[in-house]
Amino acid sequence: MARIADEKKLEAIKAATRNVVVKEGISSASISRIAAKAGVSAGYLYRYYSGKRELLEALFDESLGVIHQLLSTYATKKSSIKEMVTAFTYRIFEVATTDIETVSFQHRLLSDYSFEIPPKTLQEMQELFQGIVKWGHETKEINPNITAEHFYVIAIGGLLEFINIRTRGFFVTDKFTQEDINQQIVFILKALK
Amino acid sequence: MARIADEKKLEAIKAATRNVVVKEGISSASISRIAAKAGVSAGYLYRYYSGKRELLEALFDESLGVIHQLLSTYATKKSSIKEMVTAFTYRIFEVATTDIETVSFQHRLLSDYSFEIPPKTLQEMQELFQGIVKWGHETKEINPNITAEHFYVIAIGGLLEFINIRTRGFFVTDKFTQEDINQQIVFILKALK
Amino acid sequence: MARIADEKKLEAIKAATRNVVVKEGISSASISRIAAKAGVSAGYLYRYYSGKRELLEALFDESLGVIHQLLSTYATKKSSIKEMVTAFTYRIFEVATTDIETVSFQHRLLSDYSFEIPPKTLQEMQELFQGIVKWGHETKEINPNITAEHFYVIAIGGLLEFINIRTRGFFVTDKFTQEDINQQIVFILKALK
Amino acid sequence: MARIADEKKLEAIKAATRNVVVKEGISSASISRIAAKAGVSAGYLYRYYSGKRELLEALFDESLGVIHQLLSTYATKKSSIKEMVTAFTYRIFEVATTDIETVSFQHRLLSDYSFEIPPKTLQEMQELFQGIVKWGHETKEINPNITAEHFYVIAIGGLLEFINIRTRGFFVTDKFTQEDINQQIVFILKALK
DNA sequence: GATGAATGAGGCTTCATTCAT
DNA sequence: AATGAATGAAGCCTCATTCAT
Repeated sequence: MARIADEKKLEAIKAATRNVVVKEGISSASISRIAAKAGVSAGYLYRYYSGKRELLEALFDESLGVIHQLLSTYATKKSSIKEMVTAFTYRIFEVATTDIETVSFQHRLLSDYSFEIPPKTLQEMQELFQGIVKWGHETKEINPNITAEHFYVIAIGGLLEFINIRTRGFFVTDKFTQEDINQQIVFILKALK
Repeated sequence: MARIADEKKLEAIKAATRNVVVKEGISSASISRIAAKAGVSAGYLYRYYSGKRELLEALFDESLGVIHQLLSTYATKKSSIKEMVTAFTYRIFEVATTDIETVSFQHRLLSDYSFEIPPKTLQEMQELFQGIVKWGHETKEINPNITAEHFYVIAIGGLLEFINIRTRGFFVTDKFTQEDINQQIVFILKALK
Repeated sequence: MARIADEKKLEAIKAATRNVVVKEGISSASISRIAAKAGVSAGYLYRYYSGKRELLEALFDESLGVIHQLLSTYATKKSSIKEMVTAFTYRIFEVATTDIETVSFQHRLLSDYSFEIPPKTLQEMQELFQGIVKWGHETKEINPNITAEHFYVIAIGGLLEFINIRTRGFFVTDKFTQEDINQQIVFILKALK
Repeated sequence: MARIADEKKLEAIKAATRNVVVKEGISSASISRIAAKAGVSAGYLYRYYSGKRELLEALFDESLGVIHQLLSTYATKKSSIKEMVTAFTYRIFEVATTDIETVSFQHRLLSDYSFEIPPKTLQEMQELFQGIVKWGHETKEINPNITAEHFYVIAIGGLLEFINIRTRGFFVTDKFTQEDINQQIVFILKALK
């Protein structure tokens, strides 16, 4: 019983953290505002995380995990790089549309140099990308010159960057359209080939 | 006499700011640490800038100004998008090699949500990119589907992101090679076509 | 339990504020010295007041409220200006004897240019004085030439000024005597007539 | 030659100090703004005064000296308390009209408890007031109950307080009128009798 | 003599973190 | 278990004061 209440509170804390971080920025987001938004006391947070930094790192890692999970699922289920990229990109835009906070949160932490990706997570990501690229090399869908690093920059970095730029309204303030998604997929596939 | 000392200190402040911002992130970067790194007292900063925000904005404008300057120069001097992209990319890698902090700083500010790009700067960039894209449409070097927004994400965002990823050693810890540069140029041109 | 401690601390903060403001002046009074005097940490003050300005305004309003309250009560209960002035003056001296800081604090804020009286408070005082003066005009106890402004200067300003001068020992360092009180009442009534 | 330039600068410093203090308040008035207003460098001030505090104290003392001077002149030249009070009050209002800063400056420092009147000045004032009161007692123009302390509160304190209240626009925002002056003289004489 | 560059103490305020309840 | 009162370090900024020029 208590477990379930705890789970709910923890989930509320995570959601509140993403929300407040996206709204106020990493260092302006205060524990007390996060706690208030989550409906728990500030002290309660320390039951799960030893501090603000750890809270953010844990969420960041979780976020990366989601990407890893998605890609690796699609890599297994889909029969070509094209299909995988398409499914993945669609999914990311879907999340960006319904829950921009999750994507923004990820992009924020990813581009904040003071947040290191935990070694284990990093290694998993590297292995995943290497696997994908190797697969792409075999099916000739990915140019032999392209490495895991390139794949990351093109397929993940570029995508998040586009979403970021659009969200901040640098050039355009519209919502994402079908056209936008297709365009991104085209870019990615073009760049990979 | 005083002038020279002033110039040197101002330069030290700018360098320290770039350094600390790159290392700690925009909002974690504190005036006192910047001043310490620059070898001046905290109060001294206020002789040049009226506050933290102004310091960052000024440096950012200066930074973006370099990119703007480069691109607009190459856009004028070169006779094709290809040549322009090539020259620009070479130049950026050159800067990244000799003075990585300048490039990292740019990437930081461009991707940090807590920093609002000064409207005037933003507009200038928009106009520049629109001009380039229009040119590319006319010469058929840039696909009609591609907008200024896409151009930015591909040619600036992607480039800086690659440099960022490499610098942080996510996948590889090597220096930039001739191969890396060429690869980036190929990506950009592929994506634009 | 917590409530009682809170009340005590809040009271200590108020007393410390009055004390420090009286001793150092409004703008020299620092939050850190007030907090130290109150025996709490500087940050703790912000639990009750959102800043230095608000702290002072709240205390000032409270202070002026006492004067307003007194005068308006006596204006209602007493049957002549003379009785009202007498009762009020006695009361103020009584407070000055038992708790000089409260009176000094009032004098401070009323005569300190750096402090803006909150508009609402000011208006209430104006209305009260206008009412009293009107009443006095009707009963012929107050000369028709006398306005609310004069009344304030004579009955409040002069009184507080006397207490101030005595307290600072400019001429005399004695305590207040019955004689002093009567003398002030005489002055006020003479000046009003 | 140098002497004259010095004198002018010193005078400029004093005027600037009064001006800035009245405009910004005692502790907000900064040496650098005072110096700028006076057209000298900040460091130059320290040639005459050992610090901000001393500068203010000296000017304060000088201010009091002017009052002392005025009153003592009128006390000698005029043949009754009434004439003296009248002349003095007119003069103060005159100054308040042409150069409100001087009067406001005086009132500010006088009501700032952190500024002590220098013992010597204090004693001179006391003696002056005692002399005047004694004189008034003899001519029966001043009630025997009235002491030097009362005289100060009534004739100086009340006057400055009125000017202060009017200047700050508590009740009225008009300029001073002939009527105002006469009214104050009446109050003073009534209260003294 | 005069300047103003430079410092550093101190002011206000916010907040992560601790701990008594 | 949960809270939130309380602290104190740290952030930004201003300014009196000093001193090399």
